[in-house]
Amino acid sequence: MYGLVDCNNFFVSCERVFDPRLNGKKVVVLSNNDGCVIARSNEAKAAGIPMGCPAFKIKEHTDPSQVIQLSARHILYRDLSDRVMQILDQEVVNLQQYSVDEAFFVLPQEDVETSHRVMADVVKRIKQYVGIPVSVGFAPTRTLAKVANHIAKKDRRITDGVYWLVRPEAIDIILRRTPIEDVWGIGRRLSASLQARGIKTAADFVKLPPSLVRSQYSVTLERTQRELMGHDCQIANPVDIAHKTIMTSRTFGKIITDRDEIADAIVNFAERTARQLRNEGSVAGSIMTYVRGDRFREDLPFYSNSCQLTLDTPTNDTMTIVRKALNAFYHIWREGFGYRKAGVMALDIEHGSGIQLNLFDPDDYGKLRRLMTSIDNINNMYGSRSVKLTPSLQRGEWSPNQNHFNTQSKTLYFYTGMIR
DNA sequence: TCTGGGGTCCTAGGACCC
DNA sequence: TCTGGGGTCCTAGGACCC
Repeated sequence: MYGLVDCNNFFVSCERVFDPRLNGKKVVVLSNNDGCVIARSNEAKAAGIPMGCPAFKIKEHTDPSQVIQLSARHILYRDLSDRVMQILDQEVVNLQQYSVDEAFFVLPQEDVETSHRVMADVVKRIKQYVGIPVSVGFAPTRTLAKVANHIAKKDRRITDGVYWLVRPEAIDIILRRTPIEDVWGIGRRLSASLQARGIKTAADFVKLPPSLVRSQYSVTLERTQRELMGHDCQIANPVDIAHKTIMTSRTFGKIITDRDEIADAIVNFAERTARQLRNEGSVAGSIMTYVRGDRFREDLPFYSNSCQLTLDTPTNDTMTIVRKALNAFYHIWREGFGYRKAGVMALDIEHGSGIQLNLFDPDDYGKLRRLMTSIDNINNMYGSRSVKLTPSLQRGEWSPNQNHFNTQSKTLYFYTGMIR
């Protein structure tokens, strides 16, 4: 039996923790460049604002003056997420965080009634101590637990925030009410294709012969189908495994044409990527840099390219990675284009406890490792870029636009000021 | 005027080998 | 006129997720 805990409207709920005036209002949190809607309050959902809606299109759905739009503060959200997960971890078995706002776990007791009581209590405590509303769904497979969680969230008054999807008859009824596009693992393309065959609900989908699903679609979709039928297919949990790639990328606040300006951004991205590698105890075997123009500007010539370079020795050393990333960038840089986005990606990642440098110089190896560790410690304590190895700007011309931070709440201001 | 960032897995097809 | 067959490895691209 799997449990799935999911924070409701997570980013909006985080903002509300620090500013109760947002309660009951149409609130959305915007993506990095204040570009698209990435979280919505129930009120905003009810007003018809879709997920991923570009901010300037909100007016197509509702009066934008009635919508509170906020720039995202991911550091704050991560911090509150950690607190939620800490409480959960004390109560459940085998907690596996799946994303910033959700986690799977295994049922603590076999006895359903006791478990329900325990979980309902956990839901209450998370609300009380962290301030975040969460919902819990239980089912025999992860895919069904997703469905159950959906119901827990929707019918909160009936469910206490906890819903069990266990009895075969109940599963059958619920699947008949679940539109095919709401199933975890079935996105826009697949649901369109399935609907064209007359498959409207999860129940319709389950009736298809699995062999047909496999041959005409994929093994992935067949697994989704089997999970809906109650057979645990152990869809690999990304949390179990270390990251295979690590990427840092940003859309610039405006179109950039200056090479050095973009190089500054690349340095910044490479530093972050290296730091994350060290935090995970990993080393990268190669580094890729990519740049691209503005895909929405049809009046400008579009250029997009990437370059992947292999490292002599897998490493997580900032200076080596910055050098490689810049090298790759100079390979793909073309004069005369406008650039809107760039990124640095670490690939061929393997486990490695430290910085591996030139084997001929064990002394320097030790020194450099201590230097990196010290810098990471200082930055973890005083903010992510207190100490830098490279002369990149704190906020370059390329920095994303974020003009909607909630400054109404003094507490929030103070709090994020400390942890940034 | 304004359109995110970070991941995963699977598959088809090409290169290459015997 | 005739143009193998089977295997592996790698990569690009598509689909999905939050």
